[in-house]
Amino acid sequence: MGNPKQKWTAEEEEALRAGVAKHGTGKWKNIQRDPEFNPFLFSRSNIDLKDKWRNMSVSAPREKSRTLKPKAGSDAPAVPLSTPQTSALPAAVPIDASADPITDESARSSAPKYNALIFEAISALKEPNGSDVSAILSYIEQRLEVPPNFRRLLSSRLRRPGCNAKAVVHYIMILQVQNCFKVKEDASLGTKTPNPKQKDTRPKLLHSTNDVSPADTVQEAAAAAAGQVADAENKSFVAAEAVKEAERVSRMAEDTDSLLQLAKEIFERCSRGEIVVVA
DNA sequence: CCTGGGGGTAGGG
DNA sequence: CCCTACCCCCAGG
Repeated sequence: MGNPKQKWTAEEEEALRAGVAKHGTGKWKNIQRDPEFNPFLFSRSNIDLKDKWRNMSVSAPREKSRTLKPKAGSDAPAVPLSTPQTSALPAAVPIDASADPITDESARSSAPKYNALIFEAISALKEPNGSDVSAILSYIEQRLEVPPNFRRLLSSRLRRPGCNAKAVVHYIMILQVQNCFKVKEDASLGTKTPNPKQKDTRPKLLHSTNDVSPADTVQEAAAAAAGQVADAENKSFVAAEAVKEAERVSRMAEDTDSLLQLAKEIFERCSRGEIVVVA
């Protein structure tokens, strides 16, 4: 009523990103207080930051190609990396790379009721091409009664961080394969460079806040692989992102070793090719 | 107090 | 019609 809606500016978003990169997710107050970001976020509350981050974490899932390996039989995700058809590298994929935050860290405990359903639906459907929101919705609707606004809830829930790890991973594996960032030569880092903060030529193990992470080996391997890449090319960005992704995945993994394998796979691919598709 | 999560509403395709 | 962006409220730590 008294708030005509204050759209977030690029500066604000960038500040938020930077803040999260520095302090980690969940330190909204710290970020907001930080004199470095305060000038940009002075008009935003920590709650606003949190909400905005939640929104930014929503990278619309895309489905198109049918090149996917369903691998029905085991829970082990089958490393759905981009298929060899990449021989001719995509012309000039827009960088859009601002999509990185999938943030979790909170995806370890308390699994909301819906997540189980979602996971169940996706598992049951197991469509080669992936299941979109509607499919999942249908599946669930046919099995039990859902509130009228369930679609939205589902829609949000699916792409929201913090969703049950397995569900997220599965979701990512199955239908969000070719989503996030793809890296092209120098085409990237040219426009807006949405990464003002994490531009380390040598990807180290970024802010290891306080997670124990069951993947020391992976991180090492990751660092190594990433290091090679960065050394060989100027793809430090990719490497850094990859490391990040690995940590993320590792953190999500609770008891699934295949996830760690996936992480390794990604890094190996990363060191060889250039096109790395992660969710 | 701060954070995370649910939900409502307005605007755009 | 559906989806996205912002905002508000509530419960837990």
